[in-house]
Amino acid sequence: MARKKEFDEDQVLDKAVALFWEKGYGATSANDLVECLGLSRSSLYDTFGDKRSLFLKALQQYRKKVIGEMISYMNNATNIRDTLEALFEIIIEQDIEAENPKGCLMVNTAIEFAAYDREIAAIVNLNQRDVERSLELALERAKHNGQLRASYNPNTLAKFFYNSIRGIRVAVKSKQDRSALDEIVKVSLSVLDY
Amino acid sequence: MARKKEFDEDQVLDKAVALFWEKGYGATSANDLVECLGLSRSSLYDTFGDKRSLFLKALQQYRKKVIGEMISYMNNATNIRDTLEALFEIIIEQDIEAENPKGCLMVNTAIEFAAYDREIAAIVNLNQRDVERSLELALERAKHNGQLRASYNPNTLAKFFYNSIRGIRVAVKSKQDRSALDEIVKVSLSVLDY
DNA sequence: CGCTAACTGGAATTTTCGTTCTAAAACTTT
DNA sequence: AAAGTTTTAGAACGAAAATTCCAGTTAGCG
Repeated sequence: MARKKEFDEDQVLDKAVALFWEKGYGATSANDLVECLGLSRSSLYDTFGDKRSLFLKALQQYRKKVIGEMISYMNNATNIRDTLEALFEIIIEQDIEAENPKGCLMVNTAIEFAAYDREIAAIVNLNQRDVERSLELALERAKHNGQLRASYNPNTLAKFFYNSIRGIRVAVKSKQDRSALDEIVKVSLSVLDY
Repeated sequence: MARKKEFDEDQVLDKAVALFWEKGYGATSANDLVECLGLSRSSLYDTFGDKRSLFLKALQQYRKKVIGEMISYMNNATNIRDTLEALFEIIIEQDIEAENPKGCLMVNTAIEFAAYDREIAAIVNLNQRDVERSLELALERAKHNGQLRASYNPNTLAKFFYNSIRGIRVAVKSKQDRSALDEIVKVSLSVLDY
């Protein structure tokens, strides 16, 4: 036997996620990755293959961790309105005071890649499906609880809320006032009221 | 005196807009520009300076033409609901069957640039302000016509609708079903009903 | 015509990119 | 200690990037 792997692939991927998230794929150079991940160039290529493969693994990681957390948060929702409001709040909070707002890696990737790259478009759509599904389930439960009118369609509403989130994910990128974003959230949530 | 300019700067800019719109800034190379604009490399640099300057001029052009058209469309609105519905429809129609959906140049640019580039973030925000303003005015008129409840705030609603549009601009990039987008539009418009 | 400015194609330059390679150092196990 | 494998830093490479440069052509106007 010989030397063991010294770095934790999972931790390294977290760093890759952070980098791609902030800068995007194209603007992240191999040098950036070497500097940020704390691996040598050689180990990087040995372990992850080329840049695109690393990016794909980073997308997986993002789905697993960041989106996974969001989904489990939704799965624990009891009050739908409070939960959604808090979710919007978290999303806004993440970037509202950031020097370089990150937005959502999936949204960013959709814009940078999806129109040209079927494989990546598929990942973006998978991600969307998962998030919408968790929203839908929460809305379904709310409906059973009587928090939501019986006439509403949880699936449709889920798509609507995810679309609002997408919009806000773009909005934060160009440094907007928090108050403007809060107004959008308020109107979005108002569809629950009727 | 000497030879006149042979190309129409305005027409060339239109081509540049189309290219940046479809491919984004980073993925559009100088060679792409030379091929697509129909100018020699030298004329291109002589006329527009470097790539970034050309991009800034293309953003101006986009605002003037594409967004200008959208705004004048809103300014002619009589029925607010029909107008908004048609606007969403136009936006969806533009990309729903496209091989490489373009989305909105301003949204794309917000994602690619705005977090790092203040000047570009400012342009994106100017654009947003103009569009929201035209939406607000249309909603204001609708309010006076009794098409919209007096309790509604046109400015807030304008922000909300622009956010929905932003979300859809992202959504089309990864090739979604039209039906899903139509559902989002329906819920968004339902805000007008209460 | 002949001067001048606008254009052209393409070579040349300089950076930067992603990726591969090399040789040495570090660590684990036998 | 020896063997075997991973990791390292950094040099090296080819391709592609943005930009500059140049020699030659073209068109208007005196």
